Amino acid sequence: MASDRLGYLLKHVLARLTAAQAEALAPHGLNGRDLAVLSAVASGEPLSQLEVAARLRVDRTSIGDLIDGLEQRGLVERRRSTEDRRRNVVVLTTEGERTFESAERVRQELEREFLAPLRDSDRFRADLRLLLGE
Amino acid sequence: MASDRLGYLLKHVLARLTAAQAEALAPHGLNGRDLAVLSAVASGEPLSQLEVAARLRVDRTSIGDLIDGLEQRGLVERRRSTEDRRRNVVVLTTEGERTFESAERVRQELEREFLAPLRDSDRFRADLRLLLGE
DNA sequence: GCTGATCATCAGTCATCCTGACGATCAGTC
DNA sequence: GACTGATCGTCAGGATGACTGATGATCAGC
Repeated sequence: MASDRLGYLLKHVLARLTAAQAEALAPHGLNGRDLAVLSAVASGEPLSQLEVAARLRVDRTSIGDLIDGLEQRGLVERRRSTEDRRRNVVVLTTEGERTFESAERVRQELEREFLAPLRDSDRFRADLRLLLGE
Repeated sequence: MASDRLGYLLKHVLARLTAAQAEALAPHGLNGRDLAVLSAVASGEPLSQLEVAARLRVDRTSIGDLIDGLEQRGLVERRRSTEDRRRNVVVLTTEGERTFESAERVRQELEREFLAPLRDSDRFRADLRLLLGE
């Protein structure tokens, strides 16, 4: 029922997911955005703030606030890059690594459950990626 | 590339759609939300503000502002219900009807184009509805 | 007529996103 | 070596959307 408008559907599916994620990640003191930042920082070589922002397609000013929060909770550290002293290299603390790994498992399980009503959840994901032009 | 997080994908697909809709509907002086309200009002029997809000799953206070905007542009009218004088019945003006019908065609064409990269866009829509539990 | 519920509205909060400006720093050029 | 333009991180501020709580008007049931 309700509406078959694409915007309506996407918006409320996203809202559902966001709420479910917030609840599932609350014990870790994170939300979905925080976890996304941790994930970007955790994956491989050290990144500057701008690089993190680019990976997550987040605004350059927003990423600063996000990292602020994570730094205050002791999950990441900013380090001035020695090669280019304009850049803040963001790295996980050991506490951040632990939190990330456990929260990441929660996220994966939650997404699996969230997509459970679908016959082919991989295809759904692939569709979303197609719509992003990736 | 980028991220395969569900939240990321949904959020940015929605952002793309919202931007495309805003651009396509700009000549009509509407955005996607306005059009959704017009659509709810246009479909059948007269609705109170709360009923419109419920259909669109929009907050009760937000719908008031939305209708304010549409009323100022002369697209809808509030009428105090005669049966229940607490309720504001919202109806389209003739101008509103014209705008709605033409904007609605734009939206449908835009959604068709937007989903064109997919092999089976109906299935994608159905998936979204499934995830909303409808 | 009284009580509790409902509708619309208002004020205010909160989170997200974005713009524009700034100082610090870098790279390239003369 | 000094100058120019670009880049990185930061800050202040604005715009938007979502929500809470309170209020007045109105209704329904007793």
